[in-house]
Amino acid sequence: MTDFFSPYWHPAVATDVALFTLRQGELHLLCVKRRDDGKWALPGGFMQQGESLDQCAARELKEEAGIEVPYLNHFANYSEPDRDPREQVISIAYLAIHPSGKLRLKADTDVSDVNWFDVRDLPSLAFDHNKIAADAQKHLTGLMERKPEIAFAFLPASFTLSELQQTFEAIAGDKYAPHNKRNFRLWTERFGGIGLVVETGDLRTGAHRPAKLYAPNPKLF
Amino acid sequence: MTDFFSPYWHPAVATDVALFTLRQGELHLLCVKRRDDGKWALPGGFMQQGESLDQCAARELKEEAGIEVPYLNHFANYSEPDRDPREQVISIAYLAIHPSGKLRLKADTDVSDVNWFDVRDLPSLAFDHNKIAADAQKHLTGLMERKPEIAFAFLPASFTLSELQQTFEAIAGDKYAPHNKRNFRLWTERFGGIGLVVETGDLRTGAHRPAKLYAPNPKLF
DNA sequence: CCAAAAGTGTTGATCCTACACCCATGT
DNA sequence: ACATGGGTGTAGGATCAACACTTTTGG
Repeated sequence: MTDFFSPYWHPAVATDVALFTLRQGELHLLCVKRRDDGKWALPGGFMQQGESLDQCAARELKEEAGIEVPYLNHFANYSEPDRDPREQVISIAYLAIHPSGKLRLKADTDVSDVNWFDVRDLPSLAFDHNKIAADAQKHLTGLMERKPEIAFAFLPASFTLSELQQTFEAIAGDKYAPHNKRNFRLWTERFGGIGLVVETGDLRTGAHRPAKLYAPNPKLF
Repeated sequence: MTDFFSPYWHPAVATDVALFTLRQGELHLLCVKRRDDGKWALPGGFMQQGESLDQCAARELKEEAGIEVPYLNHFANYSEPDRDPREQVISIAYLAIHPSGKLRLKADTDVSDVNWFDVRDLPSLAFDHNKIAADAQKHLTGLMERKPEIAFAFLPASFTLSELQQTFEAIAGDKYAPHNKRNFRLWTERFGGIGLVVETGDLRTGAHRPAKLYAPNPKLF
């Protein structure tokens, strides 16, 4: 289909993805190194004809980092006319979550490197990507309090309650910490009147009492 | 600035605005009648070079309906390739609130009519605008529970507590209704540890005991 | 005096915070 | 036996739903 009728200006449209994961209990963000100018940036790229924005974001993540994620959702737009000095580019920003820091790095044609960075120590990113990353983290924190189920996206299919609690603490901060452990467990039991998690029946062993393994409560979905 | 470097496809980008107000205690949505095809639609239109998306949404609202609003924020994107049969158009959807149904109708070149519709009885709208409107209403309900301050955008500068409560009931449904009045008032007092509203000192008279007038608590902003 | 809407007191249930305590395993 | 993390009981305070009640105006 061609732009047969359009007397209107068409801007460039790109998706940018803030992909978070936990590594050693700390929140990390995925960045790619642009072959263009050698700068670190959020993964992402220009939209192609015939795809939706969601598809574009998923495609770019796959191309630039060889990665597919269980959570990928739009959270904000960035459209200031001068945010890209070359021409006006609308950035559709996505928040994504990956369960483990293990990813097979894959550099495609536009990208010479891929890496995780601790969110408290990000490099200087291209364009307004530092702001996008900060907004994404703030959005993630709010989402965590509103829809705690997304915590599961950070974890494997089964996990201990301590791991779940550490996930909440790493992202939503001390909200879930003060005299907890007891209270966190009570909260998961009461959650939604139905329980946030269910026991799998399996145990994880270690140099201490074995821990019960849990999975997301399927009745929540 | 011209698109000197862009080997990329550029889609058409438009903003669409779901503007809500209360009339006789019921939630209403603003629609415009397109001169093009005679269909009702959400107000909105194509982005112009040099403006941001926020500016575009505000401009279209002003042009098509002669209206400026206290609340106007992005809430979702719509980008399915076939949502507009003419060419692929990305719609950036905004949620807006206007305090009273009194607006000076203004038909510009693209629009032959403007009107409020009860949200429970919307006409068939152009493109996917019925879905956008439904999503906007759902978003509004959630926002109301998360950030009750936005209720003020539906009201004039001062109001009675009953009016405030009716606003919540119209939008968030029975959540604020069951045996309330007493409980609603207690909730506003406790809100944020500081109170949702402050007394203005004025009264509103009627065929009953006069009601105290209130204003948004300025300490909340 | 009565209709109508404004506005208040209070109780019992529920939820949450905080702290103290016990349990099962590997070394 | 002891270090380590897993896992529970419960008292006291805060919060909230529910119901019954009093107050002030206009007509």
